[in-house]
Amino acid sequence: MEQLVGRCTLKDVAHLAGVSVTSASMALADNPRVSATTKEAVRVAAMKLGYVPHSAGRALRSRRVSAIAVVLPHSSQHVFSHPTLTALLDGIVSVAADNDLSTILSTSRTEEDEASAYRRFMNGREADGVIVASAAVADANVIGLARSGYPIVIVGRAPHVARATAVSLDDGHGGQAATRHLLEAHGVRRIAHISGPLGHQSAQDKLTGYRNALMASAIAPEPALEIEGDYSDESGSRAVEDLVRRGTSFEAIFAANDQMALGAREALQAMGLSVPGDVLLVGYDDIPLARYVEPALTSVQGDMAEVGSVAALRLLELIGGRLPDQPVTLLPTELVVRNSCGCARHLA
Amino acid sequence: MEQLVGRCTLKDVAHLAGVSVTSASMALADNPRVSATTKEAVRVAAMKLGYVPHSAGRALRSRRVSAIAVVLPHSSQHVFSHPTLTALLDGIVSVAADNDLSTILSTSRTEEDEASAYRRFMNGREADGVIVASAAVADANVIGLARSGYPIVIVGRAPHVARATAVSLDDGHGGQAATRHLLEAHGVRRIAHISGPLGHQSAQDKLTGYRNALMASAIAPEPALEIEGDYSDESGSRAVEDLVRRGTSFEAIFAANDQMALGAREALQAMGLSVPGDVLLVGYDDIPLARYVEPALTSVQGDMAEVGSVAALRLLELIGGRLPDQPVTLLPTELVVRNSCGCARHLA
DNA sequence: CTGAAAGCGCTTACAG
DNA sequence: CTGAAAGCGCTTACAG
Repeated sequence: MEQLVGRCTLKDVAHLAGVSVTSASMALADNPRVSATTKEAVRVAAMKLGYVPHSAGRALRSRRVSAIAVVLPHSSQHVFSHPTLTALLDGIVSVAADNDLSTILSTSRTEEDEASAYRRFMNGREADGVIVASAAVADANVIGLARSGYPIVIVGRAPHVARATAVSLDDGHGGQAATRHLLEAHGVRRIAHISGPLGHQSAQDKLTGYRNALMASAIAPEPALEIEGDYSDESGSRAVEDLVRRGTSFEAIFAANDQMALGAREALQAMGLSVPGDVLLVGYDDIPLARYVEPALTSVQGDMAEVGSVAALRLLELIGGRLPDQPVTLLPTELVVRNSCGCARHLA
Repeated sequence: MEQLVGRCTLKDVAHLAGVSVTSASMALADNPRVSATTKEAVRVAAMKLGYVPHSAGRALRSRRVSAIAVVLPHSSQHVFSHPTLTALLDGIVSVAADNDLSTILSTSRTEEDEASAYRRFMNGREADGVIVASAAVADANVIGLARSGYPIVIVGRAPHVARATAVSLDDGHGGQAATRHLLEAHGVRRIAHISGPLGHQSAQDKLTGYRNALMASAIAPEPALEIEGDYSDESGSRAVEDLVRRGTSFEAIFAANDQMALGAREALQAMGLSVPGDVLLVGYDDIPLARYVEPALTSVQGDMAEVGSVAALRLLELIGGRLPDQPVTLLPTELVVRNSCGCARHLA
């Protein structure tokens, strides 16, 4: 079987199969109007020539480019820790590939860059739809896009965008589980929360979960115990320093991601406070690092690859003109208990 | 300034500007034959209508899609640890964006999947060129692609592919520096090396660097001290267990990536051996985890984002029909000294 | 069941 | 300096 590589168009295939270009096209599309004999002849010819349809030719006529775009956070430092991001991409790309779609990656440094990327995807028809993994709560680009009718799926909850299709971990539940564990398994009452940037819904949701858990234990949330970070380890350290400087007492910390938890731990150690001896600590994301540090970090885990897969599937529905019957999907999170929350003390 | 969004073609722009489609096209391309007045009129019209050229229309005629593809390792578990991978992508995507190119992401589970992805990119003209970050030494796909004349840049050294353009960290140098540090700063002589899968050039290069450093100190490399791993932490653990079971004595370990180094450390600790008390340890990649573990891991660091940028720039040259005057680029690595190699003992 | 023709939106020779 | 025409490779009404 010779595999001729190089330029070869549908015309060549049709010629070799002895049929018209129309029939060749329809045969390859498995159109029922074409006879089985013709289909077979065309398939053989295409195989012989190593025919691959020219994507631009197809796209121009059929108004479908067979590509989806993924827009990632501006800096890719915040919002997603890197392992989370690669897992998400993994999920998206594998579903896309299974459906013969290309995945276009876009990261923008500024909001204007992002706006121009969106225009290329949508108005320039570079992608049939877009998955946005960078949405701040009030991102004008995203809101405009959603309004235009262009297929878009948001990774993260997006209650502010009307009728948006969104896929997210259930961060409200995750935040609540982390806090409840500290309350119930370890009996502490003064739990500080280092939140993510509150312009992001995920940060809001974890904070709400934290507060709900406190209130379920009849503890009033206390503003002095809530500090806003930016998901960086430095901001975790700063949060601890602030708490101590202001004289706010606390027995435990729940941080909205593992990086800030590790930053907090460093600051505590620098002050001579041990984890979990003096302060209990729980993080979020369950990055690989979590199980390697000493003490191993208790954290909230979720399947980001699954988030990516589901987001891609929803986008396919939208592109196909179907409105997902479940516009918002929340995937479960699970608390992974290790030593930093104090559980080892009980076991030992 | 009204921003009409939605369908709008060059014809609309030309009509609004009161010129022909030809002039409109050439005006937007800043072609010198067009008068300044016309250019201005067309630009204003395009702005008013929010015109974005239709990518397929342009691609079909100009035989350029303005997109590059990135092919990542099959599993994305091995070969690259995740932080390395995201840094690489970051470098590629930012250069691509600066040059108005889209980046298409492709990860394949099998070699056949990968072959079909290559055919789509090349024969289906989905991308103007490809960056391959998954190349095993004898990858038939890559060799075929390179031969076809299709623009391709390999991330990693590729001495087996004739006239290949390649960008890589200087892993030979990195392996040598790691080993030399153990020899010279710590005076050990029996250093084990846990290599990466030797089907990969990077693994070969680190091994060669290791051997060269030994020989420079008049120590003959010893096969019993060289164990092949697969870049996973389990394989690092297994390597240590093998060494001990076979009764091979060693004072230090140089692992070809940090994950294997951490796996090795776990196995050592399980045997009651301490790092760096009983065995010195050096890793490779300098993943974020390295500075957090206890003892902090000495490792070899390189700028993978820079590797990505340079790879993208080289690909642009190839796409433009220019042969890079420097087909192979090796970027420097640097040893980051922390505690696992024993340096803290000296300082303390 | 099949084929000739039109046309997706653009760029690029070809005339003026 | 400008415009009418051709054509990139494909799919999809339109005839038969």
